[in-house]
Amino acid sequence: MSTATLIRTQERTQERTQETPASDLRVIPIRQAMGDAQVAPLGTPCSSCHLCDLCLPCGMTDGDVECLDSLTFGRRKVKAGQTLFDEGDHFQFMYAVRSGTFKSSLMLADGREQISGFHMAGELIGLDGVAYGKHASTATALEDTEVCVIPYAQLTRLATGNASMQNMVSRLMSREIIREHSLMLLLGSMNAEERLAAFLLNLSQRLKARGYSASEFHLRMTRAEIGSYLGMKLETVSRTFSAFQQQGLLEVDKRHIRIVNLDGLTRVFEMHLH
Amino acid sequence: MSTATLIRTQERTQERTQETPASDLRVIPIRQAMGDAQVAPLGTPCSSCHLCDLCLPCGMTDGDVECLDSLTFGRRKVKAGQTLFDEGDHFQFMYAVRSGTFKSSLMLADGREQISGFHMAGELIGLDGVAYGKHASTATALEDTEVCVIPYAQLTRLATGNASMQNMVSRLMSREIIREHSLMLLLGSMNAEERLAAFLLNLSQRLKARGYSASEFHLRMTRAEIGSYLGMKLETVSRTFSAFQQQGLLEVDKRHIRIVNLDGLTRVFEMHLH
DNA sequence: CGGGGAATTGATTGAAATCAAGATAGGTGG
DNA sequence: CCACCTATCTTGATTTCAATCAATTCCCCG
Repeated sequence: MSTATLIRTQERTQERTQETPASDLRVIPIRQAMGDAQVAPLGTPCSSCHLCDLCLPCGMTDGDVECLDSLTFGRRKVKAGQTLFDEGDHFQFMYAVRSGTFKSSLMLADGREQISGFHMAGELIGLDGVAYGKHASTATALEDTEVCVIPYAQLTRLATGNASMQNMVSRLMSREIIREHSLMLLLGSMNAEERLAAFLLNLSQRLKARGYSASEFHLRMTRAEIGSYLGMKLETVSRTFSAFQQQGLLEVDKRHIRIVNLDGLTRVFEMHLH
Repeated sequence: MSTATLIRTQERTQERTQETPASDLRVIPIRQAMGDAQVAPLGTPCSSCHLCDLCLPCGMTDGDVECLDSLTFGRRKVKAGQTLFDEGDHFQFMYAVRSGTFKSSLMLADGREQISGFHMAGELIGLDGVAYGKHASTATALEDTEVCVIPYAQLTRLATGNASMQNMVSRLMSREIIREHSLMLLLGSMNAEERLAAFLLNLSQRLKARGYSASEFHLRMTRAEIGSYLGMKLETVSRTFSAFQQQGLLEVDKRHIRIVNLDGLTRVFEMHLH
């Protein structure tokens, strides 16, 4: 995203037909990627997917889930380091993570990267493309991954005339807004320890919801990526991990994390009321 | 928003029926507020509103705008310092700013406030309430204001069976996501001068789109509020204003701002490639 | 076995926060 | 109408937290 885009963004939300400058675009038709051998044409229906409760169907009635089953989702595997879509790509699909982890990121003209989220199984990505028909961020696989490919137009067609389905996407996006609120709060008003504690507690709870241990897990991202997400440098991330270990809150061995004192970690918020 | 909510937010997006803890809620039925004398029951239809091109109907066909006219929007005046809605309030309405300026803010348990946006005529607020049926932020008037009160349920009903209307709210929300992306980029990877420059350039463009001068304007918010929005302290905001003035980029007299060197201000981004 | 990315740790610097003191202006009440 | 009061803003002095620069160490992978 160029600096021009940055300062213009709020404005663009109110303009009728502003086109993104051509220089911002790297339109790589996803249909092309879809043609690859890596795409399985038919997937498991949502109703029989083990991620059902965490994913798109979350909060839907059984009838609506059946309705959702009428869509034929493709599958796509993305290898570690590869992108699922790039900033500026034509928006056509939403994606539900089936396995593995993604990061979404924005790029400043000078190369500075801001990671805006990490996404694990059952989470949906690509919703920021709805506004202008182009993806506003880049999604990169942190490990080998597989996603469900959800054609947005089909989803919209399905929702026409179905009031309960209709608001599903709206609710999903509203949740994304709220998620970003939290990150803004973190970036705008927390110190390094609070940021890392918030990050770890959030990760812990999401893993728990997926049936993994809440207290012991393996990070899929580098210190630099954590730092980018939390608005700090990789050395500071590393130092803060060490500090938590010395305080007896964590045991850290590279990317393997064990939360020793959950209450203590939670209390990091209340401790620093600066 | 409590710290618990903060770290749980991303999780909640995937849970089926988690209730916000009662302690987080301050449910003040808006219907009650609506009953006040300050609410005009019938307003101008969108099609004949001078904000038409900036507001809700932006990007809609004439037919859809007519369709929108079938809704009866109320009006509500909010005096400076009063809130339009509070975090935790039951979500029932979206609001379109008709005149004046609002801030939206989140609160940390210890009282730290993070302002997530400033909203002027034609901009829509309240979309973060769609996700959980409760407003996730507080909207406070910075001066005497007037808003259109848009019943969300009516809007949804209107959109049922109307494919082009249906995605309007989705697009609006996606835009909000993108807007927040920009702010995250700012908070996560810019220094004080870049932040203030981005803020002023953004304000300038939004004012220009509303027919006001892009180079000379009056700030509606305090230094502390600008600081909260940009993730810095009020003294730093003040010092950065002074620095820009010394650099010949701005003329600053309290809240009256004149942009002397627009290119220079834009170049603040490229100058500091640290 | 060697190369290279990733992580840790130390030393130093630097940008913004904090603490503190005035200046200015807008509003209120005597 | 004036004096006072409180908000807000500016500026200076100092501190502090995180960035930067730098040097190893540790694995992981070919």
